[in-house]
Amino acid sequence: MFARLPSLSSLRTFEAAARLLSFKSAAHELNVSPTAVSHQIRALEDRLQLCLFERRTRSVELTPEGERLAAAAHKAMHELNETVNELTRQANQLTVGTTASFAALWLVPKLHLFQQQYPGVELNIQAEDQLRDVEQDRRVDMVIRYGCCPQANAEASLLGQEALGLFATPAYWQQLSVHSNPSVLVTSWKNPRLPRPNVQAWLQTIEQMPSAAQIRSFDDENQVIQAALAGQGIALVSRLLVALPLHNGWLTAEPWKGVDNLRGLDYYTLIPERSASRSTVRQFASWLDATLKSGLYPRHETQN
Amino acid sequence: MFARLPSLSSLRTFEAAARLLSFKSAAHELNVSPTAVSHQIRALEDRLQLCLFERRTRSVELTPEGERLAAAAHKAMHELNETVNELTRQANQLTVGTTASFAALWLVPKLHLFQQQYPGVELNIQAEDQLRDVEQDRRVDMVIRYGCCPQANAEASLLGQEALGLFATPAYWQQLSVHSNPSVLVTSWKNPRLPRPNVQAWLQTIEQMPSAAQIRSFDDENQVIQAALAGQGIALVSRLLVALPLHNGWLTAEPWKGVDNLRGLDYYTLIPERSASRSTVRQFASWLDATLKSGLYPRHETQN
DNA sequence: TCCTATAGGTGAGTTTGATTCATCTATAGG
DNA sequence: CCTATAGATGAATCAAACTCACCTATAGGA
Repeated sequence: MFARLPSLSSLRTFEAAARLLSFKSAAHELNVSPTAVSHQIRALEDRLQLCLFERRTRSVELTPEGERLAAAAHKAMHELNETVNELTRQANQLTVGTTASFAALWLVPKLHLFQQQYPGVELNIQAEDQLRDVEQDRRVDMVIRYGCCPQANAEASLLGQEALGLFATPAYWQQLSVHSNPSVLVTSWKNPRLPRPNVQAWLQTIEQMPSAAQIRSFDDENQVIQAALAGQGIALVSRLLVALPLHNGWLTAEPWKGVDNLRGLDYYTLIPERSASRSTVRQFASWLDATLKSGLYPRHETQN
Repeated sequence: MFARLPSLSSLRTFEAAARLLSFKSAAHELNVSPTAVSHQIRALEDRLQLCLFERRTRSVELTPEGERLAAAAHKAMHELNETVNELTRQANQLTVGTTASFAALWLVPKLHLFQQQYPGVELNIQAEDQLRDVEQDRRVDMVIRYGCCPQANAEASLLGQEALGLFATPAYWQQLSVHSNPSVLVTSWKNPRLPRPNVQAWLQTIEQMPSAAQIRSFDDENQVIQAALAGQGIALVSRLLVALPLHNGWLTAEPWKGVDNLRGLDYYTLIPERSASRSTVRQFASWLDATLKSGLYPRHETQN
């Protein structure tokens, strides 16, 4: 189709020489010797059967034909350059949508680990609790969701099932034996279509839990954890989301033996087709998968 | 300036592969092996840190990034191709302006020799007797003029000085001895600013010329020659322009000894700056110079 | 006027990177 | 299940591009 086109590398050389009106400067810009530029332009002229430069002593100037070709070559290179720059810039940007709690309590605190591993990537977190149609909404490259992972959807990839545990301040656990009417702090389900775990039934399987325990609901996990930190009760939340308070000793898990975690819903990613091939998206998704292993029931255990 | 741009040959390969959506077909189009295409595109992807194709079995499809780059690459190549085609097409066309007589009597009959030597050139002759400002009038690439060659003009190049001779039909020369009141057929000067040779004086130097000879003027050389061919008299015209009638024996030079040619004005070319670098222009000019040698006083003799 | 420094041109020799070859993988279709 | 096809891979090969040494022309200073 473009068989008549001369070698594009000679056009690149010509573009530089025409722009700088000097073979020497062009050679410098292209990191080659002036001889190379001379050879290339001579070859281009031979190929086109056209004289592109008037050689004067110690200087060159463009012929009318050279002028036209230079304009075309410059335009072509400029536009290609723009596109390539834009693509590589966008390639290094990654916008992930997720819930406010997951973002605040797990993702943002862990981000430095990802940044360490992939320093080139500019990562943006869009923390909004309203669901986004990731297929349509081009503001996000991928989303991390909590709910029921769709089975027959190539875009959805299960990260693991939430493991809910009981967490309170060390002081609160000690108080329990004294006045035994504790509060269990839970997150209210905003989406009515999602199945809610039977918290009441699970609590009754724990023999150490005082029967007078009351359940109090909060809008999101963050509030639950804040309440627990304030000594208002026992937070029933994902292990994931209390990693920092646990690490700092502000909260501890229940001091009882034989208590299994309450299985919650799935964490999963949705990666739209338009992003699936992007290496930063892949990198982030696999980093997320690997990093989430501790703290969730891993993927294969949930495939019942 | 365009240091970030990947190798343009890889972009050319990518453009073909993206357009044909097949490495094999692209390889065929580019006259290389499919392996070469694979390597090139792999290298391009590595360079851009970007995945451009989704490899499926027995087929490839573009990623969204690939799509954008393909569009940009295609546009760039297309525009370059257009410009190059236009330039080479124009490079092979040559329009020469000259007088009707010179065109009809010398140039056009000789053109096949030029076409033989440079078969690629499309030559147009603009035969108009009104002068053209070759610098302004872009319809002609160069002109051949008759008159006084400007000395201090880089664009003007003297071809030689006209050599006027006396030509008539063989029958007419024979008649001369019988009834000795011949006509001398000359061309009238249209441009009053040009010096006119003193025909009268020159005729008187020819002792064999009957003193009763009358001078008759015609609009142009063509008419003079036609009149001579019709046996109406002795044409005083440039040797150049009677080459064909001489060759065919329709006209012969004066049968007298010791008659020098009458020197006329200059034939010269004007080549505007915009054309000076074009190889077809140079080729034609040098062919013209070489071919005109016979029939004109050559260049060096006129440099008095 | 001569000399020097500069920009570019030339052609042989070398090097780098693109191409090919042989081999492999995956899978669509018979 | 087998075959044929499109592409991937890595080592070997080959050719295009680059460099080197030397040349030309000339502008500008001594």
